[in-house]
Amino acid sequence: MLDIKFIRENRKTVESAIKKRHEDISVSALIDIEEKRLDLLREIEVLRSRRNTVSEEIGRLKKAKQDASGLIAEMKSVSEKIKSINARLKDTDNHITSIMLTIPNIPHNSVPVGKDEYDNAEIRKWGTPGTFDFEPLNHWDIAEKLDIIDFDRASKIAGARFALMKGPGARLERALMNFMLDHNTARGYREVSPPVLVNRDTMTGTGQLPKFEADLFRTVDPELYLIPTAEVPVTNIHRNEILDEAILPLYYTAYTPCFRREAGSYGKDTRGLIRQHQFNKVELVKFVKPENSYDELEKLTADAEDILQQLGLPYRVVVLCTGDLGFSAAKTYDLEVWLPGQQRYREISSCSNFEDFQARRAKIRFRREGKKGTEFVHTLNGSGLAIGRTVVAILENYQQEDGSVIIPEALRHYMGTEAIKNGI
RNA sequence: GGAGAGGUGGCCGAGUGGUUGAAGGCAGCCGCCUGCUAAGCGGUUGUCUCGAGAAAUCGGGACCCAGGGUUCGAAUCCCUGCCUCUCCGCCA
Repeated sequence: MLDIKFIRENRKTVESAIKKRHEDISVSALIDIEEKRLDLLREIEVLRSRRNTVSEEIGRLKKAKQDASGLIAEMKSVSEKIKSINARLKDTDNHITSIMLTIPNIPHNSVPVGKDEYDNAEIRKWGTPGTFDFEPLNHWDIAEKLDIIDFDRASKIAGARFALMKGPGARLERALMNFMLDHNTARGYREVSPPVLVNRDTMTGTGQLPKFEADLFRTVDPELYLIPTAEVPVTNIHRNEILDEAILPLYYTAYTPCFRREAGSYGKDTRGLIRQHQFNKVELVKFVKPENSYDELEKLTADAEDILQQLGLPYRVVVLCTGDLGFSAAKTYDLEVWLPGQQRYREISSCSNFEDFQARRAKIRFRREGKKGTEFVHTLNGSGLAIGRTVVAILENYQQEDGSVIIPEALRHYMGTEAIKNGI
């Protein structure tokens, strides 16, 4: 959420930001409603002030056994007036909030202006896509031959876009999860294991609601949401808190399963592990002081990149353009890993600075030493990494002509083996 | 799932419907005092918001889990929800 004061004072900036994102929201209409709200607020506060003084006076009179019926009658009408203005004020408030919650974050200056993913800009590349003496297979073909992923049975159990990991496939996910968590904790992130079902306030805090309800799985009784990423519960750890300056920056890492409806992506990546309703992910989350957040974004991205480097997986870093940028983000780097089976780079991590957008929604503040008042922290997060897609990348990049898959050096200790051969 | 208890400031804890933003204590901060430390004494310490001001600050409003209601007036009474705790049942 943006600051309504900021919107009033920087109407042009906000309007152009909305335009760059190809959204259509009337800022002037919002400002008009805000003016109306302030009028009502001033009006009601005068009346409340009057009520407070007179009610006190009534108390004094009653204590002295004197007549207060005149004042009581007057206050009766004042109270009614307050009640009716309050109702209008509440409506106006709700109206403003409902608009505010749908206004996206303002892209950072360094974010390229563009329409869609084709306008994203490549920042750097690491590694070279390997060459094969044979036709490299898709990961689902590799997995089928090795009998380590069973999509047919998964769809019997749950439906399309689910996977059943078997034997070394299941082990590979577990190895990656441990490898990533160890990697991240060694870099100063505190490991947490949060709830994966969360309430509405939590989903609103990070920006999934109210706009993206259709992307989420929801339970009926009680009404809870399945998290689409650990960003949601982990960022909300500090919702409605005022943090001491001294504990910042705070780094967290969490492994969780993630759940996405994938509404609107029918026909996309229907085969394989790339796009699932349920997938595993290790996430990185930071709470930092505003002046450091862009340095922290570079560091967070580097932390995620290091995982790919240790796994020896070629990748590139792209900065998302304004049209592809997520609703809550001010700037995002995507890490895209090379997939020989598709002969292209595919997203495996997304690292974003939300500035104070989520912090304002979730009321996550901090107090500076020796200074009065509070400020919003800046929040960041990134995948470190999406485990399912890492499995895909390993299978495809490390596949051998005989159908086996070599396990990257860094993972062998966790995997307990150097290669996945048929069934073992 | 059944029965009961409770949710007050950074923490503990009081609070007959009428100077209660909230006693008291602890912790914190600022002074004073003490050779140092401890103790002691005095003062001070929440958040959000509207208005005035260049600012320090000043004035108003709101906030005692959340949302409604009763009342001239609610932390205090009523309703709903959420959460915590105890006992029974069930259960990984």
